[in-house]
Amino acid sequence: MSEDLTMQITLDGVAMSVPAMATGFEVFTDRAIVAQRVNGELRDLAHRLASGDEVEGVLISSPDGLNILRHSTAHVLAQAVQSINPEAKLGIGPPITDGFYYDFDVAEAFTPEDLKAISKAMDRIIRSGQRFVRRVTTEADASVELSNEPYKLELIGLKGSDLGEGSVEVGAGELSIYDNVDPQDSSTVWRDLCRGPHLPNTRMIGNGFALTRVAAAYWRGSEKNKQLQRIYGTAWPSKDELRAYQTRIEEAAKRDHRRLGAELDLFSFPEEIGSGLAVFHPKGGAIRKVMEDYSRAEHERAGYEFVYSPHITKSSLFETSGHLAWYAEGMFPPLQLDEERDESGVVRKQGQDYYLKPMNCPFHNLIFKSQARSYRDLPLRLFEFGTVYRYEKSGVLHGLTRARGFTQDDAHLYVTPENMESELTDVLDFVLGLLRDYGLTDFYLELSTRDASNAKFVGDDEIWQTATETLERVAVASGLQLVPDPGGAAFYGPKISVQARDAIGRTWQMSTIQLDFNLPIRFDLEYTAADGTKQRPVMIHRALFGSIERFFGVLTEHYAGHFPPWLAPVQVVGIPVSDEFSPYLHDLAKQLRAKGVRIQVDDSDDRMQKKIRNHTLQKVPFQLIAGGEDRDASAVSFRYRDGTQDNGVPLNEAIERILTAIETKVQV
RNA sequence: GCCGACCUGGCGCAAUUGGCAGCGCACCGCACUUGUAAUGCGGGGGUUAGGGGUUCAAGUCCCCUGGUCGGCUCCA
Repeated sequence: MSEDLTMQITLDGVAMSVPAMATGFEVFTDRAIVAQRVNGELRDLAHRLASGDEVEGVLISSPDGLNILRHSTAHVLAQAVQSINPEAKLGIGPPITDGFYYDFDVAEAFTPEDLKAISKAMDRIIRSGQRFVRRVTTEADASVELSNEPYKLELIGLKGSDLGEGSVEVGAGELSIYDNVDPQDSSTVWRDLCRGPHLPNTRMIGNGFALTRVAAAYWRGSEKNKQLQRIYGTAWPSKDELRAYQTRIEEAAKRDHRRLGAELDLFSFPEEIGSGLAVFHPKGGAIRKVMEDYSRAEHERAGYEFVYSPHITKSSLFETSGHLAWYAEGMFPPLQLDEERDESGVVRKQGQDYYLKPMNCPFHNLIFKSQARSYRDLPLRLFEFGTVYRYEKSGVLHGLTRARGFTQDDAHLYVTPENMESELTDVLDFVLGLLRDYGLTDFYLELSTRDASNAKFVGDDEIWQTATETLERVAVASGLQLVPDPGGAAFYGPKISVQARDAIGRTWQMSTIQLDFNLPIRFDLEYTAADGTKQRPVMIHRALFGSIERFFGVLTEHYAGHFPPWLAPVQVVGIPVSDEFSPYLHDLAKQLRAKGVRIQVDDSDDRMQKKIRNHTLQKVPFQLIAGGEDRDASAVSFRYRDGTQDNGVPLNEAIERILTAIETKVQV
């Protein structure tokens, strides 16, 4: 065996000898391997290996493999679009979670019919088995070749600048173009500026893809740029996996709080009131009341004092706080009171602007300032369910999770620098404990810090550093995963936010704990220290739910409407086998109601089966069925939401079981 | 805010090329009195989101406003 004909590589950690000049095609026999990782870099299978390379196969089902599949599918989409409309100009087309998109500059927006035609054209391209062939080019050559693609030219011009690591078109290294080569006559039928890698062949995309929707998106993500038409798609290694994904999406849609809100009669957004403004119906109100009552009780135990403040205020308050200077466009326009003059033109009453409050903190600051404060008063913890109004752009509204009017479970803690750390520790502990009580148990923390090079942040370096270090210590001490968010701090101070994962793994930003060095200055807050000097308190803003509405929406989706008994609007429903047994259940209901249980007896004309169906659909935790057998035994039969039953449970035991479930906040 | 799609009894949907607004559930009434996911019969309910226009004729075509949905941008 000649030295020239073989070379040594390391394949999946094992040294081996392969033919000199071998590519991934020779090294990997498994057809599920669609690319290779060579010395840490993702490469096409066609990439020629060199002696000493460390090589790993990339399975199509691996995260990298799925990205490659999706990115290749995006190329096929773009080719299909241009085959139908040669005038379409290409934007970018990266893989994203579960799929891909491609942006196009076209004269007319795509219609659902277009999507069908494009999808068919993609099928043809996929079946024709085009090869993806990488070709290295230069900026000059690429500029000529892509002279018809203005957006690609712009990307070439930006190469190496601010595109960042995420770009799939151009990277820091060499510039490359991928040709789609027809296997019949080896002609290049399409090309795209791209870093790659790609599947060897379009055929590998198979039938596990689908185009999902069309939307507009600003070129390079800036509102100032032109809007392009974006086509979204999803792609999977097989049709079965595609179907599984589609089923997952449907299941997620079923727990959409907007849908459940209507189905379970929890809340609505009447058009007559206005966009983003909800009303809670009795059942939604019952849940919300429990949430609020429990929250109040816990805050009371934790040493918070309850305050109330009005919904509107004169503009001067928000001038002091700075909101009008910075966030006026996020606020509803003012109620303008005209000035009044008497006959001689003398101002009798000055004109005045009143604003709906977008935040509660300025009001709480005024409460702090209402008297001279001593260090002995601190920490002062002011809590309010404060309803605020923010003029969210119409396009961002989303049910209860993004509304224009909502109620924050807001508190402001005024602390001395000395007790900042212990107070933060207590707050984080309190927040996490309360979230757990509501059934969210899987958290991580995000620490948002200052970008020192950005001048927007107020306060001196020393206090920022102390505060950031304190927050970090507190976060680390919690034992939770801590994700840094550099530059994500508010201009007035760093913050910790609690991210919670719900039942289907989505993460929601829940509570935030923010330090504020700015408002105490703007409001000239001070307290008298032990040595008699005036000192500036540190202010901590914190909300657990963020907003009650939003938390309500998150919980609805987390539980998919199957609220645990303590939160369920109707906790128990009594279903008599026939009318004869209604009084028996009403008697039981009376006892439970006396214990504060939300129970109804369904003595409607419907037959039992129908009632069971109705209350199951309404997701009532406990259905108590009673007929002759139960009454004779002084018992009742349980039916749970999942259809399981427990018949002949003695009455006192039944009562105990229900009360315990409510008391312990368990799910059933 | 931008782009696109959409808005028909409380809810989910139907209505040919512009040609009598309909169905299911829910609701009301009557009968039935039933053991674990829809009993039967009968009845009421819509100015087709609101306004304007084209037309002999508009749910359907055009314009404006409001609202919803999907994205983009934004989210103190």
